[in-house]
Amino acid sequence: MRVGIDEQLSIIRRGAAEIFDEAELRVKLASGRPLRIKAGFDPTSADLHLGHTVLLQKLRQFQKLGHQVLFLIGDFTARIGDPTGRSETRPVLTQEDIEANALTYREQVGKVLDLSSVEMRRNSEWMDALGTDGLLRLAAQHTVARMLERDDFSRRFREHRPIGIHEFLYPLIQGYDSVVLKADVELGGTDQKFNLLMGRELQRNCGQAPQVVLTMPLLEGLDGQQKMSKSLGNAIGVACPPEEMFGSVMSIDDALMQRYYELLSEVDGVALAAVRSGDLHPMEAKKRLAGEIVERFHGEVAGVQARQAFEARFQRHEVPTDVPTITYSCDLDSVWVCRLLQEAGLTTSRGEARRLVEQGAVRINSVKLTDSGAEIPADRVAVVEVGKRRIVRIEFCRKMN
RNA sequence: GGAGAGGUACCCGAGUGGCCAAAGGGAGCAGACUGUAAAUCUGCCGGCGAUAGCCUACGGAGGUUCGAAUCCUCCCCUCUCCA
Repeated sequence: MRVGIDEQLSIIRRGAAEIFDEAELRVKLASGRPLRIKAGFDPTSADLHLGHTVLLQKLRQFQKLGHQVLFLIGDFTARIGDPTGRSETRPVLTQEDIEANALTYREQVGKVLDLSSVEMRRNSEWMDALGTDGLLRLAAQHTVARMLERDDFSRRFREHRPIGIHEFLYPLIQGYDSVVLKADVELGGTDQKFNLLMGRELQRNCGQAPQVVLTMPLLEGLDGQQKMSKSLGNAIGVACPPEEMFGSVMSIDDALMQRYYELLSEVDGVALAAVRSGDLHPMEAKKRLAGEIVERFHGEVAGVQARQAFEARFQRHEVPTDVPTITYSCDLDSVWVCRLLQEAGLTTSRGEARRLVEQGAVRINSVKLTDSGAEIPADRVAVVEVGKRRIVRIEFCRKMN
């Protein structure tokens, strides 16, 4: 399918934060050849989350326009740890961690991109071969002063926080990746601007046409404040089970929902406007968003089911039918609630269990418990709820002596 | 290499001999209210079958003391200035 340049540009522009520079991009598009679109991911955590998918979706759009997507796994750079936005040096990952993470990426990326036409590369391919000598030459292409222009470095420097020398290498290597891959366009989050622009500079130094840089806004995490990140604990993983994923989306506030619509949803402009104006009730809008996201990663059926389960559990307050069941063996006729809660994994300690019971957070067979000293008869099945989210069905069984 | 500042619980940050399981804030969890929203209010927020008591904890290892996060010694780590 041939798509006109203007139309391509409008698709590419959608949702993008900045493009450096659009005129260059137009020229590249006009060449008619498939462009090489690079995006790198460091395998620093085992799972991708929705924040990553903002970029993946943009890649998919390029893919659909007939361009060549280069999915770069930064297995070498992961050893350094991207200093971007960090106020501290990242811990260095072990080779095994990196390997394991790289593996799961492939699988998860497949849910958004058509892997059959994606060129998957790892930067260790060329970095391992570069050698000390090559690394020095690379390092010589930039100065400390220029590095310190970077906001996160200069802030750390100003605040007397440590900066590892190896962290200076990160942007250089990322830029060098672009040289090796002969990238026409590189995508990244807005926080990646410095690293992305570095690619342009190094490419120029090597006599290549500089890549066009396209930045996408960072998706805020569940707290609505900081960017989504697993280490901040505010992320929704793409591997997250359907119901949990649905529930997580439902728990965000309305302002954040608008943002998620912009960056994650594929609904058209009309639907988007209805969400913005409030013509569509925020509650319904959020359910649709949650459904769309679950569907993308778990399929249509899961999306519908997750919605139904949510409505049953939280709106009609029904006890779900498919609660996890555990078997609890016990050699007495009854068991102390706090002990039961802790051993069933519903609380981390008996002390916590005690507090929760005293705060009225615990229900057994839908009856609220108030006495933290209560004994639970161990003769039949009990459905135990802690708060709104933790629920388990316990089947008692007699321990054989 | 020299001089100085600092390292406190998930994070920030008070605390300079007992009243310290350690103020305050944030995060988190729970309750009320709701749209499982958000905001707000309230409670909890190291572990051990309660209160009492015990154990673990203030960078690490020793020491002084009836008693140490607090004093001393050595070590490790970070930052600043000088070279």
